[in-house]
Amino acid sequence: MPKVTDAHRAARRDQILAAAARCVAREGFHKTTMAAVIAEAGLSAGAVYGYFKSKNEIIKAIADRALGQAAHHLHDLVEREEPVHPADAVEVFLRQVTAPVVEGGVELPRIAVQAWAEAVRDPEVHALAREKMLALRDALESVVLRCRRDGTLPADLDPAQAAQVLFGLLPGFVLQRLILGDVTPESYVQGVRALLR
Amino acid sequence: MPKVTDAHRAARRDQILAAAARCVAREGFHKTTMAAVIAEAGLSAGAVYGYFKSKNEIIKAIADRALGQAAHHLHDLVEREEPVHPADAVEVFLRQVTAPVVEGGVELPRIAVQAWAEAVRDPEVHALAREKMLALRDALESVVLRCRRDGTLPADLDPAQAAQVLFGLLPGFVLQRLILGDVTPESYVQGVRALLR
Amino acid sequence: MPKVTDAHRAARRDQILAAAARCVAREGFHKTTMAAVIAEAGLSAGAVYGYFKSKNEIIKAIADRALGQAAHHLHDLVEREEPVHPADAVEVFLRQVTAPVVEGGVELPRIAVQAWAEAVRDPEVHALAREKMLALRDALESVVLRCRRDGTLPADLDPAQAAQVLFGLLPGFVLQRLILGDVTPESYVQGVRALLR
Amino acid sequence: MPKVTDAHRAARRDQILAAAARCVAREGFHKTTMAAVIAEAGLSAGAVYGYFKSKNEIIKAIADRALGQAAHHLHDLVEREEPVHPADAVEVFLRQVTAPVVEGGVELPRIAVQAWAEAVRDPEVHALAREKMLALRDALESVVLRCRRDGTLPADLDPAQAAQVLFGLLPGFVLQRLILGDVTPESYVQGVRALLR
DNA sequence: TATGAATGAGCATTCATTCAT
DNA sequence: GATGAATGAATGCTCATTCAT
Repeated sequence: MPKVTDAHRAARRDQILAAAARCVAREGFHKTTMAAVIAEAGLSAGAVYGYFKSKNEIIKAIADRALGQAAHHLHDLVEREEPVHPADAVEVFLRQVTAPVVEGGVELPRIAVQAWAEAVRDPEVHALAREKMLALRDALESVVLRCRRDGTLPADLDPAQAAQVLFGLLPGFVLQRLILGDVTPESYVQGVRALLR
Repeated sequence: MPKVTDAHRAARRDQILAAAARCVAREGFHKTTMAAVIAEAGLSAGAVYGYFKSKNEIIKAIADRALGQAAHHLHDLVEREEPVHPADAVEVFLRQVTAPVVEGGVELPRIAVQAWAEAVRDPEVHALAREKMLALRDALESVVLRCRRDGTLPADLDPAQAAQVLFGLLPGFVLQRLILGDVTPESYVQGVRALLR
Repeated sequence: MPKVTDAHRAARRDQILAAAARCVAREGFHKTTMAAVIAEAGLSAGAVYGYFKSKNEIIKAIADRALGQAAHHLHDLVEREEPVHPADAVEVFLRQVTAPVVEGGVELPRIAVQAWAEAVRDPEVHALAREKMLALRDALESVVLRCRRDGTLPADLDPAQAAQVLFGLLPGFVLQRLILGDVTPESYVQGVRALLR
Repeated sequence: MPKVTDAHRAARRDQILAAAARCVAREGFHKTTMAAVIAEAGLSAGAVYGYFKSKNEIIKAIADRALGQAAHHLHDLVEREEPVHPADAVEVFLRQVTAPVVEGGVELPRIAVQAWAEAVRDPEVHALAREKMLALRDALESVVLRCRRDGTLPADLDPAQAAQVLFGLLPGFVLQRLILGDVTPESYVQGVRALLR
């Protein structure tokens, strides 16, 4: 019965990653101990090491999820037939990212910030972050291209530069939300709409 | 060699912080060991602990510097008589932050990213980050207010929201620069100018 | 080797305490290093810290044992029906305390002296020593009371004062034995009998 | 002017020992740091090391003083012409030892307890303690001998054994005073007189 | 297969002592 | 002589990982 076993394995992995994500949101990657993850998951050390071969592997899996979630939801927009204004794309992202509770009980942005820090120093997380960020920025570039084609944006706008800037708005929102606590998707999108040409 | 001057003490503190900053840029706060800092500074353990009473105190000092530098240089702009366009303010920041080598041989943005991650979980670093980020955002709000007064920006623009967005552009630049490596102050500012109303 | 029995856990704790006691008898509380205890116990650092959460906890446990043993054996005397002369009570204590080898291969008095020194400066050990010393002195007071009732001791003798003095004889024996080395339970008890009314 | 210099040297040594004694009374020998002694003495590290060549030498000097003081004052009694009852000798000791403040602001018994603990493990302090304790016990034996000669004590009393017991009363008083806090010279001496033949 | 006790290298920090000034 | 900054070995403790049961 390999299918049942595989499903079981996947469920266990999720259980462990969700537990680890809660720890990481609380303590960051490096202050999170395997003992804490093990306790949070309600499993034994041996069990956890049966599903992940090291703490590092868990960290990478968590970073992957936290960084990938955002890009994932922007794809829907890109797939649509009708054009979407860049500010709407930004809004989709912001709403996604502030959804009350996601992914095992933690807001992902908190983990994303840890992942950024790790990406700066660990080549493997760097590669992973790079891939996810490029995917997200490419999605934004598609949006820009379409708007340019239908005249919503001027023809002389460099789509790559515009995508840099649009993408660049997102980490700043996350950071202000987590550290200053006074930004909402509404206030931020209003500001964006007011400033964008 | 007793009775050292205050200048000497300050120089030694700088020497230690610069060494620690290099380590942190390489390894992050938590993977940086005191042994590494000590070796990098070319001092002994006891000497370092004569200037800072714990690793934590060193981390706070570094985070403080890395987060504070940017706000510091934006003040010049705010002090000026003539109005400055928001995009110019952003440009000043970007150039500052990409200055080839600063502060003991490390680019500060690399440390700022570590500081963000730490601010999310350590209340003291949080307070520190909050203070510095508010100062920077306030400076941007001043710029917006002046532009609104002289008509460069429309009167119905909410200055607080605009400042959120302008400030929000900055972390995204830093992150794209460190992780994707394909943004320059020039490309980013061009994008900003093209999109801003 | 998981799921160890409680008996096994208790045995391990004893093994560690016995090893630590040997170290303390040799070096005192503060010159005893955890490395020495660990080596003496034949375990690893992690194993020892699995049973005791700090060196301090080990010290307290050892002090507790060393100070408590004596009082424990005097209780037998107090429980007896027939009256016991104070000198006999003192003799029981002295024999107990000079029993060739006890408690993991160390004579407890050697540790008791360390515990006295610690009790003078550490509030927790102080509380512990206080409790054990009071129990022992109370036992001696019971002995005095019974002797007074049956006429072995005069009716005008203050039992509290007598207990202070009888208790007071004990540390002096221990100290002379450890430092001068020329007292035996026999010589000391003979002296006590000769001097007591 | 060597005489002035010598007096100055002696005064400085006293200043250092008094400071160290205060530290030791507070923290014990091993928790007392040279930094604490140096600060308490109001001198510099170099200065202190000009008068004592190591912490160990200071410890021994302090132990020596604390253990010697008692024997010193019992000598007066022994020198007298007229016989002294043993209980009086004990009383002299107790009063001495509870004199409100002695020797640089510390009660010596507190230090004596530390010295006992050290004597059990350090051969040099052991030798020192042995010498002082023997001197004190010998003084008590002289008292016993004289009392035996003039009939105050019975002729068949073994003076050595009696001295062991009389000496043995003293540490017990010190310990009860420091740890239980409910003995006074008066109560203790009354008990001794009531019990002694 | 699952358990969790055991491992031991690694870490931050202390402190007696020295010696250049 | 006096100073106190500097030294660096040593300490108590942690934690990712293993493996006997």
